[in-house]
Amino acid sequence: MLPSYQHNALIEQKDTSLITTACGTCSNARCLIKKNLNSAAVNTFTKHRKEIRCKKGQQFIMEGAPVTGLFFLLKGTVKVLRTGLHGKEQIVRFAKEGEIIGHRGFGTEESYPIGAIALEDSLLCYFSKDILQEVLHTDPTFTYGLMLFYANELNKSEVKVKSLSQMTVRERIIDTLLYVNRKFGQNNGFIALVLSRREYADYAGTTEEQVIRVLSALKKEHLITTKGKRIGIVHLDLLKKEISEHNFYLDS
Amino acid sequence: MLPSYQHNALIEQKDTSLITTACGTCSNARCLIKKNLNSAAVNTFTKHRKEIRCKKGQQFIMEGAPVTGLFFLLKGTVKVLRTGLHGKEQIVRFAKEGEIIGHRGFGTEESYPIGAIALEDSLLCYFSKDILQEVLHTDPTFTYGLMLFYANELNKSEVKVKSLSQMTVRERIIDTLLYVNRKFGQNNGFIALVLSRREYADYAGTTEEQVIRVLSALKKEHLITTKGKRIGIVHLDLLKKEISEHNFYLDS
DNA sequence: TAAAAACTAAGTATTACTACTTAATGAGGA
DNA sequence: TCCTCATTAAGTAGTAATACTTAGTTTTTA
Repeated sequence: MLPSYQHNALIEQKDTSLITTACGTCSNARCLIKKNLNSAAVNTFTKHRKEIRCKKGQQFIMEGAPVTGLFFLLKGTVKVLRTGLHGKEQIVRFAKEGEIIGHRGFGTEESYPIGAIALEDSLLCYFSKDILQEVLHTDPTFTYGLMLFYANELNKSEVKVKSLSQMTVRERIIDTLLYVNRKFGQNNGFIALVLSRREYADYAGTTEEQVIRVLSALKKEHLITTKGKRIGIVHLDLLKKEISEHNFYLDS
Repeated sequence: MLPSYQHNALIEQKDTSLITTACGTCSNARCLIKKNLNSAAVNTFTKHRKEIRCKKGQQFIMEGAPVTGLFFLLKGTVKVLRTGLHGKEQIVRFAKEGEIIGHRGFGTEESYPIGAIALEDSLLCYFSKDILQEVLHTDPTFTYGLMLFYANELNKSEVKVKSLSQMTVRERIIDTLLYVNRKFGQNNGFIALVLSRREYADYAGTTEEQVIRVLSALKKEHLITTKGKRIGIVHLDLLKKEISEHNFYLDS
């Protein structure tokens, strides 16, 4: 819970495989800041940007720690989670390049309601809450953009509420497979983002054994293939069809 | 799905029990517009406010209908829901005075992802999307306020995701009882908002029978009392204790 | 080659489904 | 205004389906 975790991450700047870029030359077209660079306020505030490197497995937002600012994921993959009863993780979402992380700390919250852990070596842009709030109070277009982002996140979350209360475990696992596949794509015939069975369970709201059992069944039905942790989708159409009745199409 | 439902509601202005008030003299301190009346842009735009009356049971937002604007609940109670598989309702939340309804239509959505039904005769303030967007693009404080509202809604929704995937049915029902009690208070020893067992089930993500069974059990344990539809909470502390491990405190 | 993760299977608990009875509510007519 | 009937909702119980727990073995990964 100590706030020094950010500094720890900041110091480790040895790895040169991740290239540092300023907002002006940043390749990340999906970034909200990049989209609003023509605004004077936004442009000024990018000067206060800090870069944070995270190694695989490193937690850069601690659940319950005071809110200091907002992160933009420049490169890498991150899982966002809440801790439940007996330490059981509820994975809220998986984030990729260009996405905002830590925005749940805004609002009335004093502390981050979520934790964030890098799933691979990642590069983050960081802006302090103070600086951000200044821009949000002066540039309505930027604020409106962030507001729309929240609105979309809210819709996604509520769709997930519905799916958790109305889908079976099998359906939720299929749904999770499709979500990860849609968002992160494939690589050599396998879903590009490699997750453990436990992580699938923590996202789908079930247990590791259930995930294993359902994946075994899907394998027997020749709908997927597996090789160790990696999962390949064979019949995307049939999997989609199985959950189509719930018309649950959640992008990103 | 026809857009004329609003006009139907608008015409029925016979009932005089609900008093019409303009934003300036409005008693609703919790309303976001009321809070921002000192802004010129907000003040001007309140002139475009329309008042809509809804009778008990009337649906004033149809799921899937094109987004036309935003509602502020001036008086009454409303349930917000999503329709799932086989017409099963998922109640997203119960809204009371001062709350915003239909905000889920903002974002990339073209149509309302939710439906809204009045649980009692209600009075709504309505603002068209066009007018609203104009203010949102000019007044950053108002936009920031709405953004914070979304941020809080997002937190609530994600807490609900966690509760659905980690709580038992009994816990979820207790949690729902506490939520409704906290939000709507008591009346003659019973929870002021009277809901059907089905509505409790649709909110808690279970079946009507399970709700009845759990309520019967709670009654036998002398934790609650019931009289017809009405439910009285006897031992608030014990009920709270039972779900305290999940540290699930969701206000409003 | 340890350690971690995947996988299997049996037993248990929980939850949903089906079918039914009983109580409460509301509308129309005397 | 009260009564009756129809309708709606509450409540009960047994069964089937689903999901979780536990305890183990095998495979994969670092």
